[in-house]
Amino acid sequence: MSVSTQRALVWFRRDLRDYDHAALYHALKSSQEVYCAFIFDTEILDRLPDRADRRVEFIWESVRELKQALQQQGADLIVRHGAARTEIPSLAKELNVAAVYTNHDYEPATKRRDASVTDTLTNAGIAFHSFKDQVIFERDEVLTQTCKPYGVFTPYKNAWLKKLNDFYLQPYPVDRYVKHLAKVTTTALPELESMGFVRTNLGSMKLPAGMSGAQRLFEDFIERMPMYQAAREFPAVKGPSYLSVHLRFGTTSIRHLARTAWQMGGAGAETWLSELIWRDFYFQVLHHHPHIADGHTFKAEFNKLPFPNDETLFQAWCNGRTGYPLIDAAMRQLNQTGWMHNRLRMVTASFLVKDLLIDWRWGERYFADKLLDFDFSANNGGWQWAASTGCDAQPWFRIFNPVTQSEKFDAEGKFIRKYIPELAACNQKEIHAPWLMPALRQHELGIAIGKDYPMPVVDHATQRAKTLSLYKQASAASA
DNA sequence: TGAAATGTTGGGGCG
DNA sequence: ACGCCCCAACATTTC
Repeated sequence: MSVSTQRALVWFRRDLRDYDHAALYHALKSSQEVYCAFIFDTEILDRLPDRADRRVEFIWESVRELKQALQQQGADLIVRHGAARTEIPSLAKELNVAAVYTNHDYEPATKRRDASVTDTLTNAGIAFHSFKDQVIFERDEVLTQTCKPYGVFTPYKNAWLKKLNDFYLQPYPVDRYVKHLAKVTTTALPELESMGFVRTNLGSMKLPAGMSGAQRLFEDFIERMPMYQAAREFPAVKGPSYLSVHLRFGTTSIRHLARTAWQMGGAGAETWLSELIWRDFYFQVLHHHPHIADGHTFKAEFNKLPFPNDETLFQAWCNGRTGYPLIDAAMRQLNQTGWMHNRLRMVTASFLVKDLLIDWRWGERYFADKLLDFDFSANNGGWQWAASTGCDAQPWFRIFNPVTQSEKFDAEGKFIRKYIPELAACNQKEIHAPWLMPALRQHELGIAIGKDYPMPVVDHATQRAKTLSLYKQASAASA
């Protein structure tokens, strides 16, 4: 096929934007006619537990915006509902393209799917090109001096920053070759309902979707960037960027975000950049240790800790009814909004594992189901960090005190009151451990602990001792 | 990207 | 004045 007639297909996945896009850029640059496609993959969607899924809705809205953006340029986004494994090869054949372009995905299950698609395409004489897009550095790009992958964050971060230069932050100039977009109109976007999903009722907590949503959030965050370091620890404060879900679905560009922070400088921007580096770090950990995707701990000695795994306690944690206000407020935030403040992810994870003595994998799964910004690498990394089973994890004897954390990070109880209205009348001393209120005081406030709000389901000091002995045994057995 | 237990120090009350 | 106790405040170690 001659260059002048060469056609290509860009397969969008977690990169739902039309600018600074590696695969789109490379396809446009080396082909004359570029088609764009997104597949609502039934191999993923059919396994989702709930037909009202915020992530599917977020993706759907973002896909709709991407389709509109391409239409404004005279092109279109082909959207299908089916198994991507077969849809992409058949679409490639229908369109008679010479190559399919996409961006790397680092999750083992997705890599297997992509390998299968590659095989099918190769057999049909169609090339498959994949690019780094969702991270700054991937796989083997940041290694120690002895060419080994880093297992500890701080030295990784130092090496990452040392390697960073303008080249890695450059946007892909999609505009330059935009005339190579295929001028077509395709079928309408399938409705959510036709794919078996129903709209969720996100109400006022709804995060704006799509490229425009990401842009609005980032513009707002840039103003707050200087305060990020101080503000990010407190769940009642508007400190975070709220961009995690947009990074997850690529409705913003990591290069754009990192470049802005890098150029801005200052303590706030540096701290935030560090969070972006954590993201690269965990992608890289998964690449070098794919066995963690099979439920294995990074540290082998803790792979089979004998957790009692009490189902009732697990339900109390899931439903925000443990009797520890900060834990419950955090879990209710997750359940109601699909997002949880990062500090609270650490605190609730520590509580599940080290106060309730439940396998961290149960919590990992629950977060995977509930978090709008769920990403396997970061979620697994975070859980193994909290459970002390991961690389660069906290030491196993480090256990958060749910009351102390509450007093430190929600001193006024503002966040707790937002999600636990039944405790709203408590003063800021009482609200962190309301079961300590004398009966008379409870009566005065009209709150009966144990009735209107649960008594603590466990005693922290007791559970802490149990956890220490559990880990101590496993630790000693391996020594 | 802790918390709890234990150790040390120093000021004040008191006999 | 002095020793003693108490305990807060801080430091260290232990988990």
